[in-house]
Amino acid sequence: MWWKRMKLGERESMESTNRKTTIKHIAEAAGVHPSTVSRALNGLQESRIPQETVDRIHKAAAELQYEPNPWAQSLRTKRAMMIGLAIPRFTDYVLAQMFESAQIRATEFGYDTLTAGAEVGGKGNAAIKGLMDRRTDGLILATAKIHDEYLAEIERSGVPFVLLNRRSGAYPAVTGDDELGGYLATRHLIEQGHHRIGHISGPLTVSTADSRARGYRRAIEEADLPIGPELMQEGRFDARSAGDAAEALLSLPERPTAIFAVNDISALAAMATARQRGLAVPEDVAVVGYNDSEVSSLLPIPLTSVRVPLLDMGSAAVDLLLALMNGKPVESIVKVPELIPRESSLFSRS
Amino acid sequence: MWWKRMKLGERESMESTNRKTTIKHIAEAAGVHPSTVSRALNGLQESRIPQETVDRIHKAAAELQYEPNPWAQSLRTKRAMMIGLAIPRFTDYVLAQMFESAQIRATEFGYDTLTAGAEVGGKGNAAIKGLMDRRTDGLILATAKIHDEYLAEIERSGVPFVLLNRRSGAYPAVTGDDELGGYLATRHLIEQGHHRIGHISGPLTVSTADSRARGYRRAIEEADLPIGPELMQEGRFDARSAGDAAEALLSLPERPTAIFAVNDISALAAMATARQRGLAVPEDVAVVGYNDSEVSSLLPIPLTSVRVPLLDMGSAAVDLLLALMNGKPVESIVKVPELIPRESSLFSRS
DNA sequence: CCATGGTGCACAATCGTTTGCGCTAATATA
DNA sequence: TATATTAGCGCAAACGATTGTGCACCATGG
Repeated sequence: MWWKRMKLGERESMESTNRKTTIKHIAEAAGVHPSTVSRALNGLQESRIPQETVDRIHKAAAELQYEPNPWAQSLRTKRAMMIGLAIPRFTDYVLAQMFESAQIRATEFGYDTLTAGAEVGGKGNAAIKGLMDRRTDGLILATAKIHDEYLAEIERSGVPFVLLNRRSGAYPAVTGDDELGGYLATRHLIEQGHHRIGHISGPLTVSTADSRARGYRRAIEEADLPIGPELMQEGRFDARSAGDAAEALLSLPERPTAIFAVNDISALAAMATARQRGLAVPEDVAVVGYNDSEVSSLLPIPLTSVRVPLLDMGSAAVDLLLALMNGKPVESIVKVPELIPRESSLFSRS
Repeated sequence: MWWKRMKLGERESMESTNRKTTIKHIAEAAGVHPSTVSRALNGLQESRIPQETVDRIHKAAAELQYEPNPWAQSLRTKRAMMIGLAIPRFTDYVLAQMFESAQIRATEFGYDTLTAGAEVGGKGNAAIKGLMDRRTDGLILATAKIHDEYLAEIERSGVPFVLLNRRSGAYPAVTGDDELGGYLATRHLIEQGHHRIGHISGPLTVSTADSRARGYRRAIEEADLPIGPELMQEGRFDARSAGDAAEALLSLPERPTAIFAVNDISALAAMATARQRGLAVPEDVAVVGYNDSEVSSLLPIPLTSVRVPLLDMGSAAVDLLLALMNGKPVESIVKVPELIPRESSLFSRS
């Protein structure tokens, strides 16, 4: 019942006999100098240590169950072997997906991932500040609301960073082609024969939302279809605001027959609103979402959605960051989205 | 265009004039010894330093933009101010929720969160090993598939840990009362007048799935209703297997009129399967899920589900761990679930 | 026999903090 | 006046690893 008895300090003292083995213990066991142990363990081919000695050292290390002390290593080498990931929320499907793949990728390269998130009340800077205080080797910033001035400040501090799912100036970034995604979604609805197509957007100050809206406009204008502020309702990526937006769209005198929503949650809300008003999907109103989240295909009426290669984006961000840290030249990466047609929009009017 | 030019090494050398300020610089600027700076900055009330000196030191620290070096601090104090969180997946709603709240809570106490996850191919041990190598101050283990022997090994290593959403032996754990949850869900269906109630379970080797199934049995037996292996189909928490399970249930000669699914995804799959077979929800078959995930309430037919206080669980795990690290006596925590009735099960047969 | 040159390793400094110990000077007590 | 006490702070040793420098030692070649 150790967890009922011991304080940190006590545990330490108890283990005073049982301490973690250090490089010095190995040196003693193998009859060499600590520095030799370090070189042998790190496989330095500079100072050629005879195989026999190397083996002896490895054996001693294994026997003593040596685990290098990362603090000492970092202090000396000035490398933490950690990258920081700033993410507003983890419960968001899109972000979680990118986070997970980034984490996996980082692990492949021996880097651990320190997360800072939950930018409660727009305190994203505090989160990033925290990561920098930890002296991570690099930063992946997926938070939408960083002031550009703050990015400049990070740049000045010399910590390599990349933006994820967000773009700003010429800073290296990994994003999806949201404009294209918006275009594809809208184009699809047009091809199904719709003439009045509404859009539930996200906050237009957020670049992803803005781009999708621009794609929507382009498709509409290209097809010479009606467009106007009443057909573009601004939401906040969440169900409640999207529900209101859908309400507004569906109660227009000239009701749209199709809705393109900025994300799947908003699309879901639109479908629910439609149902409440006695409108059938897709017969009365077709719906297209964005992100192709897990549930989209599982719904009783499966949701047409734009699939963004979120996993690719996460790992690409890590690759970009690592390149940056190695001083290689880097270019921002744009991932191409793809429309996944499903029942919610498959009712041809032509 | 720094990101096109500089390697890590070069950056360093460039900053050789511009180095991070250390405690020593402050000492020089304030005209005191480094040790005094340390004491002043850490607010040691032991050795009383006059306010005037403290102020001077703080001023110098601020001017030089001092940031303590966490590696040196950890090396010296043997505390990392980090806790490790082992989690199989981040894209899972339940886990993400717990993770996020844990992260927030940890931050409140000045701890950062190191994550290890993605136990690809059951390599959960590798993830945990990684966290231990990083020498985090404590561990929160939310991975389902740790062998108990490995837990014993962690215990032996002396690193404090708590289990999250999982129980094993007498180790401190934070869990939801899954048995009760399963009971509540089934009881609700019974009260709606159902007599033949099927269950789509998770893998019964996983404690949460097993507990929910036990709750189901208890409710059924208590009401003297039919029960049997054909009414309990085992899935794997995912849509595909749950779809198969639903298929099996709904094609029984004596078709159940209600289904309790082990999680919302499974419930969704069941609803979709029902719809494909031309069965209406809830008129022909009522469905209850588990976890009350975000989408549940947004569905065109909102899903009745068992709400588990996931956020509470995440932060409770941190609280438990911190208590443990401080040597306080701790007790495992069980959170009580609550049924949220919605349209998918609200069609009374009585 | 000495210069030359390579091995194989030890030495010691260093990274930036924290902290036990003890010194100095000022003040209080006898 | 002599001694005890205390405040204020400096000294130096850690913590555990990495790494530049250099010194023996041995072999080789002239």
